[in-house]
Amino acid sequence: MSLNSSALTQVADYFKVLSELSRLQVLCSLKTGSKNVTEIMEETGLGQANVSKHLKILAQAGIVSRTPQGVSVYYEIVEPFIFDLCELVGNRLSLRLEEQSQQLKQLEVLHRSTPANAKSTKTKSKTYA
Amino acid sequence: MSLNSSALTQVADYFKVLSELSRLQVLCSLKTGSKNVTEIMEETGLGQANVSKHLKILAQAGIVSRTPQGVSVYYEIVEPFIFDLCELVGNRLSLRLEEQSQQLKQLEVLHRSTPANAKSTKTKSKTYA
DNA sequence: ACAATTCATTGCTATATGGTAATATGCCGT
DNA sequence: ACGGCATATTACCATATAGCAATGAATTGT
Repeated sequence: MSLNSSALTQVADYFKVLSELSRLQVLCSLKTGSKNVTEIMEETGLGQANVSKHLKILAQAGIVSRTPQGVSVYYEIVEPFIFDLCELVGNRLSLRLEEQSQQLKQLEVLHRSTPANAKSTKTKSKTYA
Repeated sequence: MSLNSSALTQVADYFKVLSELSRLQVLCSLKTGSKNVTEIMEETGLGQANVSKHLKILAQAGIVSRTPQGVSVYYEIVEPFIFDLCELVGNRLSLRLEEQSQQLKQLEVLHRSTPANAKSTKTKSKTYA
């Protein structure tokens, strides 16, 4: 049977909110505390309309809160939880990179007999591309 | 200064892979173990080309492994890690729902004086939409 | 060798969405 | 009331991609 689709959809939507570089940048700029739109623009380098749009999406997702204050509007992270998520993924990715470089080293050791790869340990970190 | 953008991009890309309902369904169908494409199609109800495409994306993201076996190809989850991620998000979402229903209850209590909301506790779980 | 099966790929359409310029809205000081 | 600033919204374009039908490629059984 197909897994509980409505819950999965919500999870997918949540990931979708976090799947845009610009939105992650906005979130990172809010990591140090509440900021208004102009400050976010300056810190991220994104356009004003763009920032507003992303903030709206983040607010609708319940990730940031919106508090107008005079002529400007301050946004703040409601769920520090998301940084844990990002960190988890980041750790995973860097771990994977490590494993890959390990495997490459082992390959080099195995192929040390071939003359073309004689200066083995010199070409290590760039070889994965 | 703008946060380390290349790492953020990778995190965003990883989230993007997990931000599609179909792909999450595919992953869920693989939760019980290695399966070939036809089995995944049957369990998810997705079309063949579609499943193949999603599996390719998942494989490129390093989330599933691909092992041809005779005429069919078996896929398997490499990073059970992703289920932790999904569960974390799911927990967060349901927690949020709980909080919302709590707040609604409190609102009902506060407004108990208004005659229109007299039969308060009757309309509870559907009211959030 | 041939037919059948399984999977991958390609070409296509429809849709979603990020970015931006222009405009609208709301708030403040004068 | 008016002008200026901060934010939101709209309209638009460009791009990305999910889904599907059709085709291609590889493998197995007869």
